[in-house]
Amino acid sequence: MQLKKIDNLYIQLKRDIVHGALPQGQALKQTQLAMRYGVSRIPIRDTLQRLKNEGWLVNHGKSGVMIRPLNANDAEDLYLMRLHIEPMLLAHAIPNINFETLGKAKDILQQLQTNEQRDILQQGELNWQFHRCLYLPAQRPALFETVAQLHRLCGRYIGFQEMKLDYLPHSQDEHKALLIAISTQDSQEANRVLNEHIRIAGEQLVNYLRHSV
Amino acid sequence: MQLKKIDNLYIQLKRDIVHGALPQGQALKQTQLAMRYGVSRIPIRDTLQRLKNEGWLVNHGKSGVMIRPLNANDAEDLYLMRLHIEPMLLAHAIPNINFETLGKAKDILQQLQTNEQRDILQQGELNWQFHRCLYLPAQRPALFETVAQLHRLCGRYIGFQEMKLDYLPHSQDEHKALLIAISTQDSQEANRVLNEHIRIAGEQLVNYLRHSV
DNA sequence: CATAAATAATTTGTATACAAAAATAAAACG
DNA sequence: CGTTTTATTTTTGTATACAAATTATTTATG
Repeated sequence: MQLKKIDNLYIQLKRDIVHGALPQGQALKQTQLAMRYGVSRIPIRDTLQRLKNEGWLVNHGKSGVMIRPLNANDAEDLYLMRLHIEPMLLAHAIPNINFETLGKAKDILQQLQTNEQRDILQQGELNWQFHRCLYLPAQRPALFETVAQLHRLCGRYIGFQEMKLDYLPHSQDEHKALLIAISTQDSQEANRVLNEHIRIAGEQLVNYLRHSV
Repeated sequence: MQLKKIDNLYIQLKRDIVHGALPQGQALKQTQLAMRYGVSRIPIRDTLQRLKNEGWLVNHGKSGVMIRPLNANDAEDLYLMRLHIEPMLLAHAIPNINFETLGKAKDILQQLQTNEQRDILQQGELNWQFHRCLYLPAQRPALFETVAQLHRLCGRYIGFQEMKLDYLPHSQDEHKALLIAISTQDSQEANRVLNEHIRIAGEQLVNYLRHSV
């Protein structure tokens, strides 16, 4: 068994949040969710706590949680932090990236390329897998975990990132450029590309949120 | 009721971790903890998950958790990230800091000053309250929450920060300098002081961890 | 004797039931 | 009427009991 039951619950809940299948701005009822997903309240509570800790839910009243409202400021901050932290992590990683890692990254890139009609959440997951695979060799658990958390938070905005602006091809180009820079051990160029990659994605998202939400 | 029951459990557990009262390097047993704190396993599980999400615990085996081992690399990364992120947050905050906020900060400073014999964890908590009080006016939830998380993680090292090097007076001087810079709306100076404050604390901690653990 | 397979023990995960707390509705009072 | 108090309902928090999974131990096998 690769994926535990509770992980499925977690994924389903996230999916339903992204798809807008759950009420916004009001407290989520444990009993209601328990019925919806066919489990008891205990695993629901576990999952809610997890999603709260990951920033997808926020407190509502004294002891309830609700779906975190999206806003441009938060998005801006998330990308600003990524801009400051991820290059550090990549810099640590580059000297340790071998051909296996590069190959793995290429495989993920290909999956992103070919399966464009995939579920939006899975697309986001693949994108993270790509970055994650390049960051892991850094062997900096604390840095890595914070970056992972920032990606999880950004994942909340995944529905917007791709929706209008045909962002994916552009993003893919940057991914490729990044791999080339890394494979030639050109730290400076890799850093530049990653910076642009994050900056552009952030700008586009924030811009969209400011003007239309 | 200001503090919920589960928060007490959380505090107690953290305290016992800092004080070395719980076994390191092996899985913590839910039943054992439940007996120790006189509750059932349910709230224990909640607290363990919370502490895991906050980085104080890590996975052990397939479904257990253990106390996260301390190491210099992690500490270095934590302070490195604080160094990059906190100044941004403070910069946002400064224009919004009024006399009430300054007064509150001074009160906390005083508490830190007078009660030097306080419990080490409470000392750490006061230190965070000081920073927190200056960061809140920024009204940047995403930035703030990440900074809060980094402080929580740093809190794991609190037992070391003060133990040997008589760090507290130095830290207090920097706190005062920071308040002065803020009250004169000197953003640049505030930024400089905060930078030093974090850098020095980080360097001393990392240095200590590298040489003696 | 080392390794693998099977079994037994422990430990975690989840359902149900009940207690505590919070949110809502109703009643009292100005 | 609007506001505060009290009562009712709903919802969450926790204990207990049991199922599922993991870990430890034993037994079998080369």
